[in-house]
Amino acid sequence: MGDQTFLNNLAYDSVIFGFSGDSLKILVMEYHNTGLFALPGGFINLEEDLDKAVKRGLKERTGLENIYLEQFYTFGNAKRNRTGEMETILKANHMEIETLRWILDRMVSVAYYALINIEEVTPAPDSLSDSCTWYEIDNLPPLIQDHTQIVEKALEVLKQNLDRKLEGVNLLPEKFTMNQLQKVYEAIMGEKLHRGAFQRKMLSLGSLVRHEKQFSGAAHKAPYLYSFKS
Amino acid sequence: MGDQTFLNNLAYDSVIFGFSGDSLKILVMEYHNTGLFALPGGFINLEEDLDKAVKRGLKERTGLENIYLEQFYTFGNAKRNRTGEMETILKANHMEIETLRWILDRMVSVAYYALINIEEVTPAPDSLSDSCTWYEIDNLPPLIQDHTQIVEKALEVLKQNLDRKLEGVNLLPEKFTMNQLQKVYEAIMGEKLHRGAFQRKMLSLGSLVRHEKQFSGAAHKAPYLYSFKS
DNA sequence: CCAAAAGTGTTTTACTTACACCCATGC
DNA sequence: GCATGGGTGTAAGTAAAACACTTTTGG
Repeated sequence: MGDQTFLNNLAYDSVIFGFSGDSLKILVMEYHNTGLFALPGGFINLEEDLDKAVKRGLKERTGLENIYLEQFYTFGNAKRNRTGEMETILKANHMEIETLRWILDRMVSVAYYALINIEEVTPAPDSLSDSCTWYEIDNLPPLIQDHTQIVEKALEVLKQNLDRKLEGVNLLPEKFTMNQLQKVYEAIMGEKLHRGAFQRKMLSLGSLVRHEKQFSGAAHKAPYLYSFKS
Repeated sequence: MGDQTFLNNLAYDSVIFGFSGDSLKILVMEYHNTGLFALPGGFINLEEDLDKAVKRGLKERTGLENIYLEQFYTFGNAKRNRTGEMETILKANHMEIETLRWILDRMVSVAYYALINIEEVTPAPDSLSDSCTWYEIDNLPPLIQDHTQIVEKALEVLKQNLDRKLEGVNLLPEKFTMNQLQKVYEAIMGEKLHRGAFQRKMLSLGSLVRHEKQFSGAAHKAPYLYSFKS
């Protein structure tokens, strides 16, 4: 490898969740002239903490710092990235395969999911990609390698973790209504929840602060705004 | 690296849980002439699935196949194995450091926990170690690097997963009494449980099969034996 | 018969779910 | 006033916890 600047055989992939218009979405990148879609990922510098590498990558793609991040699984099948797709991508971008041969090597990938407020983000593709776009979670394009499995696992773990620590609030602006929070939960869990029960359960956790009401201009009672008690 | 036979910068560590005498234990290795203790770990062959590598290592240390295994976290701090301890171990074993320099490189470690029936195991140390022994979970020797944190995280995840899939049964023989199962739960959760409630909860899951009674020779009613419905 | 531990029925409690009512707001 | 959605009180239903009674076994 010679003057390799990254750890060999190790990568990370990120499932970046956002929420808007009543549905859960993730960021997906499309590579130039290939019709191939993938999760945003990257590599770890030789002396860089794994967590730091992921944060660095997310900063580049979303512009955000201090993102809510959870590591959820490490994918290590020997052939998981031996699908020929990465070679296609390099060729389509006229990259010299010789100098980038290491990128075709076997990769073990540590997967993270991120929860962000979709309003604060302007997605930025990397040099190999011509777009980095939001896709609804149940309307994804086919993804390369094992990335579809990675998304499935991310969603599974997210569901399990939802209640602990009120993770859902990270998908919303700092102040939000109870209804918005409920919509987030419904999008993630994939089922309708009972309004009264939901409100009581959230408030009983004692982690929400109530603020002044929000006058929406709509023809009904104005809802309270809440924020998450850190 | 030249003719390296393992993936660079990547390792695994395993927290192998066993249960006997009312307490939860894990396997800890002690290195020759150093007084240094560590979790059993290993490396991944170039074309080997990550899961397979871990199973291979466990087979060597316990003699068992088809072990219950869960991957729970990947530890990737840049300096996590830069503590000088591994160098001490190599020196004490009169290893030529030059040919094993790669073992001192930065290592990202994927951590797994295993649940096994302690009766079926005869622990086997590797060539650098002079013992591989059971230690009670709350009476561990100091461990090298970040291995203490790894154990803590393993226990934390194990607690969370206990109820799902009745993981606890993997620590017992194929047939066991309800009392034994309760003791396992108590050891893991670190608290006494109510006998009646425990029995009902376990049976209500519908995953246990009741067999003939076990006559222990003790001066009380004989308990039923149960096994786990696969 | 007694002590010890197992199995199970009953009661109590807490929690979740469902329903309903009232409130605020714009038309 | 009325339709719409928000907040909360009440009741029904369900699940967990505590308690206690009975059973079985060896001494």
